[in-house]
Amino acid sequence: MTTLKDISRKLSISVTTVSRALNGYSDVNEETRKRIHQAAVELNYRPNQFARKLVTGRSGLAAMVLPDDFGITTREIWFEILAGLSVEFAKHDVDFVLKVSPTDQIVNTYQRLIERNAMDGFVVIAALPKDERVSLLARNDVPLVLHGRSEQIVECPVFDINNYELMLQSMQHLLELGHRRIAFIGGPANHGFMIDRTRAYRAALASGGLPFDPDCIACGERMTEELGMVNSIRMCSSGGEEPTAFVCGNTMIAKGIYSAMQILGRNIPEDVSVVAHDDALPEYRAVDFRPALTVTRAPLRDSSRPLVDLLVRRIRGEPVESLTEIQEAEFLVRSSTSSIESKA
Amino acid sequence: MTTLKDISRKLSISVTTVSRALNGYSDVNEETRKRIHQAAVELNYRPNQFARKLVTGRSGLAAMVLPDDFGITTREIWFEILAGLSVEFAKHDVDFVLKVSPTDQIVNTYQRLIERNAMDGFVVIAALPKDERVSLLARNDVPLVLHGRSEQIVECPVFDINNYELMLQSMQHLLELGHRRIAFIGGPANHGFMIDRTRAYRAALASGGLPFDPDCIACGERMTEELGMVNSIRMCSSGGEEPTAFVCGNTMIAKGIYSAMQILGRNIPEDVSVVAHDDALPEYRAVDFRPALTVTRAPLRDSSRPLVDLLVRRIRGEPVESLTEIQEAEFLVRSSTSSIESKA
DNA sequence: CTATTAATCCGAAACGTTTCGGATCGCCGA
DNA sequence: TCGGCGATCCGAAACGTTTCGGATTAATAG
Repeated sequence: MTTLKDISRKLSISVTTVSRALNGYSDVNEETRKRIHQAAVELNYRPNQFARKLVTGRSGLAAMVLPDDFGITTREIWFEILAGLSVEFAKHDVDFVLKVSPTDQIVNTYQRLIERNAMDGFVVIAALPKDERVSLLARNDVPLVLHGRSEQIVECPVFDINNYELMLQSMQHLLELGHRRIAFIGGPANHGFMIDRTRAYRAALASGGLPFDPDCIACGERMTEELGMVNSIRMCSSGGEEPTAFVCGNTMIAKGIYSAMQILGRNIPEDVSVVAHDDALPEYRAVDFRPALTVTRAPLRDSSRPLVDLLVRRIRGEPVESLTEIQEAEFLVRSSTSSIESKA
Repeated sequence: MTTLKDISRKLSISVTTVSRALNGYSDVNEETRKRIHQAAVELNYRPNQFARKLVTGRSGLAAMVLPDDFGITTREIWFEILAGLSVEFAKHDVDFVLKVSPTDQIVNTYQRLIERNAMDGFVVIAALPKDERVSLLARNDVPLVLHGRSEQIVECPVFDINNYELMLQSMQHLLELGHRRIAFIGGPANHGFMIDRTRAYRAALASGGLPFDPDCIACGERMTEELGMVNSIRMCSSGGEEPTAFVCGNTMIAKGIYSAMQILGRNIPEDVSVVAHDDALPEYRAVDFRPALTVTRAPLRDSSRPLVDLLVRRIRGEPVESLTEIQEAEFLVRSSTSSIESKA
């Protein structure tokens, strides 16, 4: 392992100057800087991040804490997120550490991590409106980036997709096609994204002059095929008026609805239209649905870069006000939606 | 953040003694040790792992490098492994860092990590018989633990399940039931576990006086439902003699075979018997198969603890000879296998 | 010719540990 | 009385950086 001292010795230049040259300070002659850089690559110099941490306070480590029951979503999706974060952090030379913790000990885990003071920052996914993790981190002045807006007044970078807008788009599309009874099968009711979508759902209904019917909305902790299947079957066989269209929180739910409709002998899109939000999971490709699924699309993979960027900039000390990014979803009309007239 | 110096000041005891007390050295009076411990908890002292790394060389960081195309297996399974490792490492106070890298750059990624000298060790999963990652790490004296035996002569801790034995058990079970044409649908041919199982497969055939037929064995890079489906269909409709039993590399493959048999109108176990190796993935519970699947069982989750134990002990300097652990699989006969007589 | 300034460079301290090599003191046996 | 020993303790150096506060030199301004 070669150190600054090695370069210093080899070139008969002080350690101070070597350090300043490598860190791009302006008070070092351009020519000596060149020599230093060259020596650094010759000796294959790699700065010791631990020594650096000791004096700068930054370790080059960022973490994410996951519950061991996987919370709202599935293993595939968590993995997708983790993989994305890992490669993005790597671009900034930060190592990504993964902590998995029993669900009821998440806060303790954060507490210990904060006390150890080893992480430069955290990424927090699926923030609740009042989120203990977030307030704990904020209270201790630990940088964090939020995926999903939180109601809390907390000064931290936020990345989110425009959940309100994407739901509005889906609903307008269906309303324009003439649908009058539209169901929404979403996710966990207490999460920010679900709150936004529900608000948009009701706003769209209102703008179409339609009543809000609690029987037409379904929530659930885990946004899986099963959730879509059981709720769509329930809605279609409760004896009440059946929905002619479904809006789904993700494509897994849509897949469940497809299965349910097949069981019930309904055709998509002739009998019922289906729209979903598409996080672009490789396992559930909306274009491969039969019929191909109409979606609002915002690939999960695309969220890694902004998340990491925001966190890194926060760690570097940029003012929080500039660190918000809201992404619009793409609206892709395919074959799973059709005008209500064609039902006849 | 409280430091040794803070405790030292508060108690008017030298930093040296505080350090030695906290680290359990014997040359400190029992009573002062008590006072020091007490002060430590009062001040909520947490040793600074970076300062420590500087002098001891150990950072409390361990890593795993994954290919971004997920290699032999699926996202769920990788996640299962990652989660297990994370919680086990945490028990030893080591942080688990996840590196995802383009497949063709895996070795470069290792190279850089080694140069930075920040990780105490690595866990390497699914070792190939000649594995460049393994030789690179070994050559640089970086501790690693292997999941899956490697042919290379390399001094490192190894954890594995007894692949030879579990295949032998499955085969003996089928042979005792009278099966004479037994197919094996496995995994990637070049991996250690597959080599062992294939050897056992052929040995079992030989011991039963049966010929080895290349048409009855199928390999594939990814051990998915699809692999099971297409290969079992091929074997059953090639015109040659059909297998009366299948041995599967995992339960996903078995699931594929179940679907295939349904399509072909074959009944399990009346027409064909199925045995699988079961890594105990929550998504593919062998007991929930209809009929319930006969398996050799060795839960993936159970491998995390031995893996990190072995690595941690290696890092602590235990001699490598003592660091090998081979786990036997459990054999669970359920309803997917039956005597060949019942076929008539 | 001198005072000022800009351009370069550097010594030393600091970050928080661990550890080497003693130092101190009381006690025991010779 | 003295050498030695065991039990406790501690000073100082070291790990590899960064950074504060100058120092040196040469060019420039007055």
